[in-house]
Amino acid sequence: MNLYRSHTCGELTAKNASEIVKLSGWIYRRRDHGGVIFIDLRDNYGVTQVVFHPESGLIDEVSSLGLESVITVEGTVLKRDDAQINPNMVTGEIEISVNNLQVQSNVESLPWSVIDDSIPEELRLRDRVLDLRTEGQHAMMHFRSDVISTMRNTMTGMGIREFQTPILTASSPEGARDFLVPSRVHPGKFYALPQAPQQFKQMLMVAGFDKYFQVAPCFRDEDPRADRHPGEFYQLDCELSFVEQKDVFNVGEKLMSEVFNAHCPEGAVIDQAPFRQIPYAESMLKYGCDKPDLRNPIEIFDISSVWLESDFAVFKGIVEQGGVVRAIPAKGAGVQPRSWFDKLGKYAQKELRMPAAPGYIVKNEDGTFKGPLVKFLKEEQVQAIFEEAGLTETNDTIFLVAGNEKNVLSPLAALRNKIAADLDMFEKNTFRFAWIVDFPMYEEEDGKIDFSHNPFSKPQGGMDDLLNKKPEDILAQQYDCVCNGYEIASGSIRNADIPSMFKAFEIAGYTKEEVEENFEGMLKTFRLGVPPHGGFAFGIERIIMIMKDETNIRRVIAFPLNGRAKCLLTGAPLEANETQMNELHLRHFNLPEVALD
RNA sequence: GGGGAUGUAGCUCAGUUUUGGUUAGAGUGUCGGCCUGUCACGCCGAAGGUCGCGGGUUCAAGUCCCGUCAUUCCCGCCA
Repeated sequence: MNLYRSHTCGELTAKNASEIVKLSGWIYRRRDHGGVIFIDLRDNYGVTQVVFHPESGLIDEVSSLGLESVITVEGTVLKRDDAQINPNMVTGEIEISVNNLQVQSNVESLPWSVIDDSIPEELRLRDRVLDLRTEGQHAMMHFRSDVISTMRNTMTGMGIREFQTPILTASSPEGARDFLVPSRVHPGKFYALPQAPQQFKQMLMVAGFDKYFQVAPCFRDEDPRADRHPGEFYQLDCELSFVEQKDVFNVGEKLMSEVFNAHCPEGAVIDQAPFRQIPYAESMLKYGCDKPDLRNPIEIFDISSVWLESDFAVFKGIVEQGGVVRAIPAKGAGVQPRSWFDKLGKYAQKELRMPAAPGYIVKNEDGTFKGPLVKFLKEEQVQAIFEEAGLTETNDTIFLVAGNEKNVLSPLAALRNKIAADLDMFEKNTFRFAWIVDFPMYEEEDGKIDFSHNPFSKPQGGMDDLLNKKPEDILAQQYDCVCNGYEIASGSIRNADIPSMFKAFEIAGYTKEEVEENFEGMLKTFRLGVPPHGGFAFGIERIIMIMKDETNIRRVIAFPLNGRAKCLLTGAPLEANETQMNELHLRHFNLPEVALD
């Protein structure tokens, strides 16, 4: 018998009655009846009730132990009387009558109770191990492990090998801010932590490995969001040689299907392969964003032109000056009280910072329409708008948003979701996937052309496009995978043609010399014979979040940083001491006082 | 860098607006006592407060004003 246990706390049943067993675990709960004491003993596998009777001579000792103390008990498995069986526990048919107790670790005081589910996040992060002991958080970490395991099995099952790539590497100019690591042996020089293994995985393709994947840590110095952990996160990163976009999609769809089918709750509706493909432009029109939540049935549509023939000067003027008017159909919203419309208007103005509350038109019982904008349109025009929206019933409603296209898209996207949420239109227990395809290669801001995504994506028309099209019109073989309103993956077919790579960077304002310098290693390898290749990277934490219906990414990370990128457990980031600073040839200057903490 | 929300006992929260006013309450946990069949055991009792911090107004501030800090959500940022 092992020194600490013969069984775990989750496995003993009536079958084991009268066996002599040894269990080890944490004191979860104690019920002290003076003469007899019950303890729920917990380990990774479950909870077992152990009983101390007066004859054991252990009553005083066990009642002095704090909750969460670690103990080892030895005793006899007793089948409980029928009246005492606890049907809520796997081990509820039995209990252990203890005759030997060994204290492994006594706890004198606890900052908070593991059973209490109302503890604020700040304390959960500070006392992280306690939080990880709670049932929900403990199960979450098991879940994460299982999901990653399925990912690995699925990838290797497709004949794709796992590789490791450097963590100490070179900074690359595009993208988020880098984390820099000062070099001791090269004074004044810095490594960068990889934002993704992008260049290395492409080099592995050049090296002829054909297929690659990695559970890859990625480091980006961005400000956090609820779905974005500051600093570091994991991607299921993949790259494939001699592939077209559809081959990459096949692999991604197989991966998602295996993971979601295996780990989503019973009865969940899961989109199966092949996933819908939505061109970027269509997604922006219908959903106002490039990561639509397709559980929401609402589709936005454009009704700009009708206002040119109307008397409503505001909308007419907006359209004449190149702006747009977009409509959000809201089936049955007319039954909502006036206060709902008012609240929605306030939400739009306050939270979405829209200059005015969205207008709306409601269909009346007698087939006429009401709403402040009705009088500016002919009845046939309103009728036509409702027909286009597929709205035919009394109280069906259309919301209108007008303005410069760039400014209205994100409010439209938010309103679409807000309306659907308020009206309970979201599909439940459902996972809707889509590939967003045909991303623009470039975007223009204040007259400056920049890459809108990955600079190594292949322009759809190759060199021809780069030479002959307006930059804003060039599409890339670039795609995202979205699920339930989250971007869960991004990828592209890469540009393996060196001349068009230079041309692509030139359009974004980079000289040949700059490109040579910044991507020296990759260019050097490309000149040694590069196969056509492409790939993707799925955000592992986000996928787990979605499957568990969590809204905060910290819930799926064992030791997360808080919302201000601090570790409340270790205190990181901390100051370096003088010796370290000297060795690294670093010196502070202009240090703002707040950063010292 | 900007905006919103929150901050009262170890923890969760009430009290803060309408109306500033004697000793700031409850639940839970902790500690002490009782209890031989509970399973979130029960009963009795006790301790526990810089009302985030600083300043101001006032005879008087948890409450009003200004500033600041912390946490969180959002915008910017995220090839």
